[in-house]
Amino acid sequence: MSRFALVDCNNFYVSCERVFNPALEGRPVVVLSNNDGCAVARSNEAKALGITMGAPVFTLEAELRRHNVAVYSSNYALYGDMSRRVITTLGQMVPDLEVYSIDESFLDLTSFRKADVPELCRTMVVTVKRNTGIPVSVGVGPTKTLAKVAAGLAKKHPCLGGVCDVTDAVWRERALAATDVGKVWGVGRRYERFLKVRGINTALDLTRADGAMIQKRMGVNGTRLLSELTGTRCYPLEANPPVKKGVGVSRTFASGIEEQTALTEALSTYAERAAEKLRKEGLRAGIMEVYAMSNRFHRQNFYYNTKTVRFPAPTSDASELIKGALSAFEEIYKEDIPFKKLGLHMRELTLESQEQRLLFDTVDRTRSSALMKAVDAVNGTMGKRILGYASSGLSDPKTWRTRFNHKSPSYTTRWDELLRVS
DNA sequence: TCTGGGGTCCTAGGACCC
DNA sequence: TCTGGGGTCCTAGGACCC
Repeated sequence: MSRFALVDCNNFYVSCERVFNPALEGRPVVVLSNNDGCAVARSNEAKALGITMGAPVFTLEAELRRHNVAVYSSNYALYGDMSRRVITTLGQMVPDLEVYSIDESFLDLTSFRKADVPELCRTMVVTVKRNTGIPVSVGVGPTKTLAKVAAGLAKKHPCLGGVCDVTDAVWRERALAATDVGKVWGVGRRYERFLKVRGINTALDLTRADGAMIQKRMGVNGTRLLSELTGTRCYPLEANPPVKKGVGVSRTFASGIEEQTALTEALSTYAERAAEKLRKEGLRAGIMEVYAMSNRFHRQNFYYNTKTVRFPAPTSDASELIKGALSAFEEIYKEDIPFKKLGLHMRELTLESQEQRLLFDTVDRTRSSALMKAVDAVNGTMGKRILGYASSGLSDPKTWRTRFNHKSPSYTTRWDELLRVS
C-alpha cells in the first residue's frame, strides 16, 4: 500500500516574518496581499481575533489597531527564498518529493518501513525548524487527500506534536469524523454548501454519501475524492512538475487609472515580465490574451474587455510581446473608464527545444534570442530591471505601481537588506 | 476611498465532419 | 407519425487549489 506525507508550513508568510523578527512571537500578525488589500496570512493569535482569510483590510482597520496587530505587506522574495530552504531540507531526508505549493510538499514514504515513519516525521518537524526557523505540520496517510486531512489535524491539535498519521483504520475514521467537510481538499464553498444542505457535514459523512449523487454534482473529481478518502489512491506523487499550459501576469491598481500612458506603461511591464517567465521555463507562446477591467466591486458600469493576439510564430521575445500587448490594448482601452486591473495570459505554449521555424519569418529569431539572453544575464547578475524597455515607463512617480507600505526587508536576497546583528 | 495573483481541470454546448 | 450516430475540436463558464 502506498504512503504519503504532506508537510505543510504553519501560517507560512507570518512564520517567515517571525524568523527575522522574533519579537513577533506570541503577537497577532497578518500579512497582506498586493496593494496591502486583503489579509492572506494570519498567525494563530490573529485567527483567534476572528480575522478571516482574504478579509479586506479596510474592514479590519479598527480591529488591527485595537489589538496592536503587526501588519506586513507581502515580501515575495523572502517567502520564495525561505520556501526553497524548507524544500532543500526535506529533500535531504526524503528524495521522492513533490513541491505542491510555496508552503506545502508531498513526500512518498512508501519505501520506508512502517515502524520508522513516526520517528522520521518527528525528525522532519525538528530539522526544518532548526535549519530554517519555520514550524511545519506533517500528515501521513495512504492517499494524498488523507495526508491532507491528517496534516490539518496535526496543525489544529498542538498535543500531536506536529505529526498526525491516519494510516490505521481506527485513526482514519476518527480523523474523518473530526474534519469539517468544507476543509476537505477539493471541497470549496459551493460544494460545501451543497453537501451540508444534504446533511453531509464531516469528511466521514462524505465517505458514506451516495456516489451517484456526488458524481452528478461534482463530476469525476468528486468520484476520485470519495476513493481517496476511503484509501484508494487516485493521485500519484508528481515529482517532476508538468510543463505549464499558460503563463499570466496581472495586477490590480491601488485606485482606478484613466490615463492611457500610465496604463500602457503598466501593460508593457507585464509583457516584459511574461517574456521573462516564458524564457525561464524554456517556453514560447503562440497567442496572448490581453484583458482590462474596471473595479469589479462596482457592479454598475463594470467594464471588462479582452483581445487575443496570435503571433506569426511562437515567441518569448519581449519586444514582440510588448508590441502585441499594446496594439491589443488600443482596441479595448476606453477613455473615462477608471481601469482597476490589467493583465495578460500567454497560451499555446511550446518548448523552445521543439521549435519549428517559419520559412518567411518577420523576426530574426537568432538575433532576438541572443538579445534576450543578454538581457536575462545582465538582469540576473546586476539586479532586476537594470535593462528594460522604454515603453515600460521612464516617468516617475508611477501611479500604477503596486503598493507595499508595510514590507519587511528582503533579508535573505538583497545584500543591502541583510539582517544586522549589533 | 479601500476588497491579490497565479494556476489547474472538468463539463456542456456548438460547429463541423463523415 | 417519422428528423442517425459518432467523433473531434473549440470555447465559455464553473469549480477548485494555494
